[in-house]
Amino acid sequence: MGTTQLETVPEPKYWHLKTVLSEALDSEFSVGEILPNERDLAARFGVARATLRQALEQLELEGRLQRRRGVGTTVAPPRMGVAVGTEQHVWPGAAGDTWQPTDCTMTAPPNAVAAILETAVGEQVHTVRRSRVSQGQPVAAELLYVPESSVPGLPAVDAPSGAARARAVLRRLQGLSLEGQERAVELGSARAEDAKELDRLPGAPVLVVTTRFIAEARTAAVSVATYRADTCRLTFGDSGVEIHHGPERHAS
Amino acid sequence: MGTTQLETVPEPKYWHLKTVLSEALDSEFSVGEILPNERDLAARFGVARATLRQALEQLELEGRLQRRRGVGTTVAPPRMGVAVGTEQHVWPGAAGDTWQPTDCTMTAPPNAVAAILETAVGEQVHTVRRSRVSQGQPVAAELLYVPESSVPGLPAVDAPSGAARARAVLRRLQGLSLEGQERAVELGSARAEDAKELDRLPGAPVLVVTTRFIAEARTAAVSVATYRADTCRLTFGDSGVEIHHGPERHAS
DNA sequence: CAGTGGTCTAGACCACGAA
DNA sequence: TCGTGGTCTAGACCACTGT
Repeated sequence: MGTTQLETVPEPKYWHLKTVLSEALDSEFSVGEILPNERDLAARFGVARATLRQALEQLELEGRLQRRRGVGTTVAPPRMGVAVGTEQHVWPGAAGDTWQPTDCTMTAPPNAVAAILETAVGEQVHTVRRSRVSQGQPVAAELLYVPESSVPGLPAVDAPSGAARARAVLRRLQGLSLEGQERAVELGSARAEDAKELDRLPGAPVLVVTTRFIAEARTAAVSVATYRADTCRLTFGDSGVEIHHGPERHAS
Repeated sequence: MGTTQLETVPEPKYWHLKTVLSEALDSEFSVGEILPNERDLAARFGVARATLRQALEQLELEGRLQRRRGVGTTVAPPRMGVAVGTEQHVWPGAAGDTWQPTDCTMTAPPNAVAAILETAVGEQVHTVRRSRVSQGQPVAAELLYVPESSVPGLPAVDAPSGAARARAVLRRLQGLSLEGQERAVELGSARAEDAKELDRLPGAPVLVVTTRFIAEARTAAVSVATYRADTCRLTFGDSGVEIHHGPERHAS
């Protein structure tokens, strides 16, 4: 037989392409550097643009690249570690909190949240919007659902909505004794609303962190926070110590 | 003006399609039910197959669908909650552990892991392979890196590799007093090796959980676990209580 | 072997950002 | 206005699974 090597498992082109690009990123590019545009890259590798894009999409998903319409594709910095859980339980808005309250209205939460809160479907609750910025970049958008029963007697007249009211709700929450909290992390895609705040396109991959706050043996509040999956590594440290990883890349 | 509504922001077709399909899944399909094939669906909605696939990909990413080559597209059950962290710190392999050790060899860990372990680049460490099954389905594959210094004097002769040796390494680890552990969660794509074990294609989205085990003020071991992002919701509860959510869907 | 999803092509047009 | 990435099309062939 003259066959040198019968490809037992033909590797998809985009997969091989991703590997090649990934290695090139490590060795030949610096953080922030812009890559050639997609049409040129595709031509250079002798593939269709769609195939090249499949490789780029994966690299972006892994946080290696950042693509912006109208601008270009740049080499992304290593993912930033974002502290999500600490050993001690604290209410949102407590001292040292990195979230910025932006608004507060009364809305009917999604059914999934209503189920956790044990409120009736369609029942309105205080809904605090907060956003989180790290290293000058928006990294997360949060909706905090607080049923009326957790913050009774909140004056409804002054500051019916807005950041001021958000802070008022958070202050009321501090008064309760927090007995525990439970978290879940899952993959999701950004709703149009969140995408805008995170400076991404709708459908961008996000890590959804659902937190249940327990006080007086009840679910006192539920937070649904969506983090940019491309730029964030969620840390759940006992201490504040960072886990460093990812290949070291040179600063430009 | 005769224009009824000038589309200020033309919604992409695949995005609209995703919404329509998502609602159909809630109301007209049961878990496990198979959808029409992609060519038929695309024709029915009057779009190209590539466009339809873009919508299906998103729904699969969100855990709503499951697609298998040669079989078809089925409606996925709600994501299963998988406990990842508990309040008390335990070594891997402790009682009640849901992981199954499958193998153990000496390998040089990836540079990122070597950095955490503070071992020299290229230095070989014990590498325990474990897999985790939940509800009859593989949900995670793990590589646990244990430097020689954490388990000194492990007999090298009997059982040089395999599950037996894996258990031996884990037993040795139990002897150390665990002082703390730190976790990080980020999005990744499955390496070919892990993909096979998770019954997915290479590049499938996974949640990568990196855990650093601390004993005697040192990093005694590092675990890198990759969870199927489509089927898993990682829970970090204080108690074992489940967070239920996701729209209720009917069993077939 | 038939039918499924996965990969790939070579185009086209659109939305956005910067100059 | 121009160049970028984002969307979309209408095909083709391949790899896998079941029968």
